[in-house]
Amino acid sequence: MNDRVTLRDVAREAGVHASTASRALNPETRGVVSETTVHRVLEAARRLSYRPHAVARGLRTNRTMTVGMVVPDLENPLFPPIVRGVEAELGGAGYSILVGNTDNDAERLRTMVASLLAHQVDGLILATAAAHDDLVDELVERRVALVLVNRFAEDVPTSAVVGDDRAGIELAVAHIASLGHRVVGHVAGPGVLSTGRVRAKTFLEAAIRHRLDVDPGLVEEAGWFQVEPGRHACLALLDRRPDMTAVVAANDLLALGCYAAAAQRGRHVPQDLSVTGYNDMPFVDLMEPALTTICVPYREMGHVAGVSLLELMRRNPDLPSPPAETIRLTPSLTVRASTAPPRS
Amino acid sequence: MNDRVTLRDVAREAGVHASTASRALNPETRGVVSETTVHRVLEAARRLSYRPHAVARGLRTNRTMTVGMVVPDLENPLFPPIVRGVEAELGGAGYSILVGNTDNDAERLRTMVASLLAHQVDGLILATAAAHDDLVDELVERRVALVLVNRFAEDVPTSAVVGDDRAGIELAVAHIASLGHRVVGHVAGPGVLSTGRVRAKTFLEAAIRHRLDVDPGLVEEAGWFQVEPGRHACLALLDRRPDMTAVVAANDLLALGCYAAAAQRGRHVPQDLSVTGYNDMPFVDLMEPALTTICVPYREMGHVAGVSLLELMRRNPDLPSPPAETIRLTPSLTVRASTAPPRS
DNA sequence: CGACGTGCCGCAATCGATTGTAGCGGCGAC
DNA sequence: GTCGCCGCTACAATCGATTGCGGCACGTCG
Repeated sequence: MNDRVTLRDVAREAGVHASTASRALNPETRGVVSETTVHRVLEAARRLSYRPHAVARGLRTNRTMTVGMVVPDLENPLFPPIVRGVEAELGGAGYSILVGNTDNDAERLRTMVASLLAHQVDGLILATAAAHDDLVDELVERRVALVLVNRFAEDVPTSAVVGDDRAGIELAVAHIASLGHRVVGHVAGPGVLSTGRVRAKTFLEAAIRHRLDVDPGLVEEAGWFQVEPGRHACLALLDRRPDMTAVVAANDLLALGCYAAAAQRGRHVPQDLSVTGYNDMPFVDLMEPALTTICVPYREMGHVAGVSLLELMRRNPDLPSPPAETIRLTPSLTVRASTAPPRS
Repeated sequence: MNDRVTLRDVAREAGVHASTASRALNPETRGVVSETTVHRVLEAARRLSYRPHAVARGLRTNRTMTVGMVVPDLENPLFPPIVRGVEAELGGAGYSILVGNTDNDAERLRTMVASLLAHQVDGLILATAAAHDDLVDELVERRVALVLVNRFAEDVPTSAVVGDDRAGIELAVAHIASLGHRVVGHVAGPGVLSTGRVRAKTFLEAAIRHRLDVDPGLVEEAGWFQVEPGRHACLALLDRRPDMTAVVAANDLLALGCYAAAAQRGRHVPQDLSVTGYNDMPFVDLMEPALTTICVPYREMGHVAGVSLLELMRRNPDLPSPPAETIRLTPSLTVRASTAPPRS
């Protein structure tokens, strides 16, 4: 069992002291060791197939080359691309990623973050932050290198990478308006989530700007970002305003709920009702009809978050306050088959 | 910055030696410390809000309470449920999960595993193993606690948790046969993947057993588990055997390719062509028509893999050879709208 | 010829927690 | 009365790598 090759073994094999071997192995400090010695050490390490012991290194250097990432639900297709982007960026820089799944449970989030910090992660990426979150406060207080992704905290200055929801909804409304629609509904997401609120608010603003029919009855909030609530909400809209010719949904699943509602009321998408989604989830291009939706660059979001975190970790932690910028990634519109000019 | 509270601080606060504090804090060894001392130490730890230093502990105990998990592609909807299952199971036991994404790149896989081992993970779960894999050999050789998931290695004895592909295909063929189909095609997955091969082989066996028309022309291999290759393969089948009334696809994406192919040849699913998929990916129930498919319990796969790994890690590594069992989870058939009796 | 600098390397401390062993006081048994 | 044991705690080694500091040898310059 004790076949582990340590630095001392390498040093002995190379006929030098362990400290010298350490310096020879580390590109940073390699300069202070003579070239021939470096060569001898490298050779010895290769012969013994030496593998550095990251834990021991971490204890001494206080840097573990690991970062923690917490998401609410990995099975929500939103998050895998983000994780992947983060992983690609940080993995390239030599970091490994510890991931956790909270199931939207604040308690699990706390224990998870505690565990990650106990493991001495060098940084943290949270995709779980609520708008006001004591945990985030605390982490900032403790000067943990922290980046929020997809959501952001409103009170505390933190680096965050999010999609520009305002721009996205604006794109959707502009598209619908340009097709000639005037009576346009909005199936809103739950008001407890920042995404739900921001998109609803922006919808109203954009509706005004595009001179659509502005009527509180044309907005219906779905209780959750799922198909079934979306169907219900859309039914309510259709029944209140039978003259409605288009719906901007706050999310793809809600949009698919609108498909169901339209079918239920005997209306065809897009001839009788245009529908737009949000997120461009996988496979919505294979739906019947293929969904016109807002494409958010989630993968890039992960990349950018990774870059930000690298930046933060590089910075000396007890130097001037960090800039804490919120980066908004601009989404794009993907027009497919679920939108068309109104029939009349 | 050096506000970290160490065990010695707690010990000093409680008026005992660090070793005593350590024993008092650890439930395992708490028995050897007097009750009053335990209380004093716990109290002191609470007052100072002491957080154990997992890295230091790991160095001493050789157990980091972390496990590595490597998947080929997190964006493939197959894998998130598995990761989640693993995370739930091992997280409950106090472990954290280091995840890596290989993009199906063998080289990345190697460096990733090397990195994980350098971080002294206590165990490893691989969802990336090819049928014959030197890496797996090497890991077994080095007595790493290892569980394969979703795929398995054929030559080396390793614990593995997989779906029972034979049972799944059998279910699909039985369903199709019971509807009365006799001329049934198979869009096979790539032969380089064990899943592709096994499913194709089983399809033939099941076809014989159910007295279907057995004709090599009724099997067409798709180059990759994607929609487009599926479409091509299905077109080939339709053109070779216009009398074909049903297709068993080796995968949901291939099945969606079959939808496209059928549409292209002016045939309606399911009236003119029944189609079954495999995996029950998210949202295939929302397709038009909703896909009849084989549901594989991926989340449970993760759970079981986690349990197996816990078992392996508990075991003393240099004791008798491990059992190395392959656990097959039985899939189920979900009948939706893409299958129907043949028209004639 | 001696002082000093420079290039390389070894020594030992250190990171924070765990653990084998030794020590210490008190009690019971012979 | 003494020995041994028991319950509890302290000491110190240890895990493996990193790093400040000091020292040695050699070369250069005054």
